[in-house]
Amino acid sequence: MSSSLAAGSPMLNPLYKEVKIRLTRSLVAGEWKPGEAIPSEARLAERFNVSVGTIRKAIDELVAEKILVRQQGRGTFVATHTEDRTLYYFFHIVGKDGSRAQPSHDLLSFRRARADAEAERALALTRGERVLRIENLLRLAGVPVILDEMVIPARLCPNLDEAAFAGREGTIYGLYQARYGINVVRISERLSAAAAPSRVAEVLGLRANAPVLVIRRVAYTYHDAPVELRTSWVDTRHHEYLSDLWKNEPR
Amino acid sequence: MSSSLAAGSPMLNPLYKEVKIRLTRSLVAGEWKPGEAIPSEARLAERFNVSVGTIRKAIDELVAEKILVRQQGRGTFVATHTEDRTLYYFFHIVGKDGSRAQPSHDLLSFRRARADAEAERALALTRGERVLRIENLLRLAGVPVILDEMVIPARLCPNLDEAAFAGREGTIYGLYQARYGINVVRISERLSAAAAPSRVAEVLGLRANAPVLVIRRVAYTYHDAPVELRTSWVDTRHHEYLSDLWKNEPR
DNA sequence: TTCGATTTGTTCGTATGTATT
DNA sequence: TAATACATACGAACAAATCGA
Repeated sequence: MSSSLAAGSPMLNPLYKEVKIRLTRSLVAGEWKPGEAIPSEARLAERFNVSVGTIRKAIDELVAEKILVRQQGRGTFVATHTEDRTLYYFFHIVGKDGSRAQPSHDLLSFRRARADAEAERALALTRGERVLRIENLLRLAGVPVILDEMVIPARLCPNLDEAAFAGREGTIYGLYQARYGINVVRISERLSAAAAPSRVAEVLGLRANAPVLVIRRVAYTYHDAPVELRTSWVDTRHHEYLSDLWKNEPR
Repeated sequence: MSSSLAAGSPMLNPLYKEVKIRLTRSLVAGEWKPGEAIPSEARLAERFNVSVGTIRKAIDELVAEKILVRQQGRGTFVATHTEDRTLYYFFHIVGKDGSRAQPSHDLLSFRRARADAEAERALALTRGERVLRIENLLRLAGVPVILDEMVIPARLCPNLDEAAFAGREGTIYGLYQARYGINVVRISERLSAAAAPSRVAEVLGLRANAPVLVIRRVAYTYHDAPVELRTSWVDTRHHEYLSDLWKNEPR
């Protein structure tokens, strides 16, 4: 049997979809790590025994999903969570005046626990699976604006302790990526309004029961595998959540 | 001078971008109306004097922006606001149980007024320009969930009266599209939490000052020209706002 | 029902332009 | 400068879906 994609077997998918799947498999396997270049289109065409055009079409989709990044003259790279480009893709809170500051983080608590029902459902965990529960306060221009409560399956980040978490450089997803090879490539968020619980109100400097924006986010890696459940409580007196389908990318 | 795009002149843009611009111009001019098919790729290639591949690449982008819709064997069509596909793209409120009902509408008020400062800014209006102000109550499964306040420049929809608005078939964007040729192709939304003003609380059946989700939406047509400012007040006790970058389209 | 024309979808190949190193 | 890599553009062939004769 040759390794050719075009070989005899009846293909359910178009060739470029198969190529995309095999590229994703290599990504999952860590053959090319975040920040690294994948092989050139010509080399991939040889390897998969397809034309360059087919490779390009597969890569096109991965680029559209922000899993890969192309740079003319340099190569095609695995996207990282260290670039402003991807930062804006995952962080949606902006000032009502339009300002887009990067937040500073304060770790409030870091503990190991068992998953509750909500986390089990959202993260497809086994009953009572061990998780990390992390509370993080985000400040914008020095002012507390967001309280984050994160739940991560403990098996995904062995040996992660409070010091390592607090001492990370860059974003939390950058930490998952650099230290555990967990590459968050997509998020799904559900937003609602609620009265601030007393703890939230206290931390954010609000009166109890003040209205806050609640964001329940599930972060996914390749193949839509969930890796993190995050609840954010946002003080929207001076900031808001920006949902701009398009406009990000230059057209 | 030939009409060829490829003709000698130094090209600032790639050819397919020029083609895209010219296609968009024809769309704006109403050469092909929503629901109609545009000419086949082969015919467009002749018309613009470029290869089919170049036409395809231009159309690819317009399809990604949901301005055009391709159907193998049939043709390429101007997107309409009557299809479920586009409906989900513009309507983001879902049940907390995951249900995705289509809302029913009750027109609460319809009046002519002058733009306030906020509308002037968002819609790039001249000072005190005439606008329509429309209040609409949306029910999901019969229960009032969303109060919409819309502001539209009066010049965009001449002769639109309360009866015509209330008697429309389909969505509001469908009305703009069918009756005025105004094709909403993109929206930008900013979300925050607030205490329900008394009128909002009354209409939605909430107690005064209950937390509600506030959505400020600007709807744009071609060339990012704003056409509508909409403020939505959402009761999020049983529903929430879904922001799922990706996942809509099958991957 | 079948067949043929039309249209988009996929795949291949080639040539040339442009950015990077 | 030369080599490499992605970007653009062209053309050709066949597959798959659609539609009407």
